[in-house]
Amino acid sequence: MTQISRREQNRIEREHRILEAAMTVFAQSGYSGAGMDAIAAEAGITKPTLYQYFESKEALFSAMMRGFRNEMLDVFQHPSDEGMVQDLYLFAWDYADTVMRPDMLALARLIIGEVGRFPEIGRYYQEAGPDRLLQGIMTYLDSCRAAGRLEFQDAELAAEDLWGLILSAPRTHALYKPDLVPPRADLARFIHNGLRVFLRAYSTRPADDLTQLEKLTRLPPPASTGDA
Amino acid sequence: MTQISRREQNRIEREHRILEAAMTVFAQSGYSGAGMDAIAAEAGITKPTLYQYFESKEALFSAMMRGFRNEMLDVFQHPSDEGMVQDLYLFAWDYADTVMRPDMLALARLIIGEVGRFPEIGRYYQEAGPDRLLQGIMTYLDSCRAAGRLEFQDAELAAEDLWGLILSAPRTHALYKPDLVPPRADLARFIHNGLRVFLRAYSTRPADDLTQLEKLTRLPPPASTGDA
DNA sequence: GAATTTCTTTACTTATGAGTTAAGAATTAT
DNA sequence: ATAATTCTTAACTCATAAGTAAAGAAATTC
Repeated sequence: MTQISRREQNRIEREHRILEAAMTVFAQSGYSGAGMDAIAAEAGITKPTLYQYFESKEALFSAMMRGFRNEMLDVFQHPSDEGMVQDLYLFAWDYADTVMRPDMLALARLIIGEVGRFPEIGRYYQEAGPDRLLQGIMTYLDSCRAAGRLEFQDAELAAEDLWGLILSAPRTHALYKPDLVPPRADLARFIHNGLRVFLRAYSTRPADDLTQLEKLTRLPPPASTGDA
Repeated sequence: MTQISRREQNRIEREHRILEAAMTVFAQSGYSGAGMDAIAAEAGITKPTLYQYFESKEALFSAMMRGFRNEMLDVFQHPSDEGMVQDLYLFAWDYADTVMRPDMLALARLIIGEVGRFPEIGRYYQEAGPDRLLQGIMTYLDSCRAAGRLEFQDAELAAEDLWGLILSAPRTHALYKPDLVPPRADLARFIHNGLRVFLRAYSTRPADDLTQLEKLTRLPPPASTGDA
């Protein structure tokens, strides 16, 4: 009954190991800088075995990129019962914890660095990650507007504002400083401020919302959703 | 009296040509992907001549990076007589026109992509570009606060908000899509919206300022400050 | 204007990395 | 257990790219 032979099982496991190794090495050295030997060594195999799995360096690179499909998927879509401010607050932390993960930053750096040579990967990543997330935020903000809790003309701009206020600064810094992992307290500073500004600009009852936000920011930040 | 011989003159010109060529090729292919032959060819010389000017690939790369010292320098520092809203509006366009220039984006992509291997270049660039600019914005915003025109606790956060609201979105998109130069109308959309949100959140007289901003945004955008 | 110096080039050396071939180890089926 | 098959490896080929040495062109000095 073992339709899945031990061999096949090993093959699959090894493929995962290869893709992880490829991620590590490509992120460290870039596409041209990464050697197939180095990737094989990182995966604990040798080069010809690697070619058994992927016919070329480019194929491996593409497969790896496509493998990293949106972990940052539907962070949130629908309003909860806890109210908008808490939704936004938890969302902000969730998003921050994902986007600021070292491996996510390394992936972003790699894509940005190689996008000149692999334009389709830039597009793919944009659509699978940021664009989908933006859609989620837009949907949520729209529902808040429908409920009379927010006021805006253009949902896309509002969503971009939210992201720009909360994460643009720490992420930009992090992209330029790979050695420096920003402490959680720094993130809190940007998240609290960003939400404050967003609510001041967009809320239909800013005073109430800001009071509630104050309460939330006095508590310790929510636990990180965990690493990959 | 020609202390500067023709030779020296040529040398200097050629060094410029080499650095420009290096920028072009490095930006296109990354550090590892760029060949010294390709750079030499781009500069209209051959490889050994190149080594007369720079002792190694790494030296050339570093020199080039250091050569691109902040063109985005003191975009603005002091309040003008035209009033805060116009200052901010002109500043936003000035900054956008600089930051969204294809060569600036290519440079940013290159640095982000190579920062894992050249951390000091990431730091240098951050300090020479973004950090200095942020200081300029902070100084200006502080003066507005002193004049009673803006209200905030933390000048750094306010400055980051301004940048995040205006340029985070178009720049992030542009970083991932090198083939797509964002049209000026798109920039206008983000700039107008960003300033609107910023003023709503930070101005001491939001109604007045938003009216004035409306007037400005009805005019055609200011002429681009020109290419490098 | 001829000699010296400096700069530029053609032609090399060496190393590293992508991709392959043939031999050896492990696994499945009888 | 043994034969057949499949997977893995050590050793190789070929191309490209970093860096160099010696020959040739150009400019400066006497």
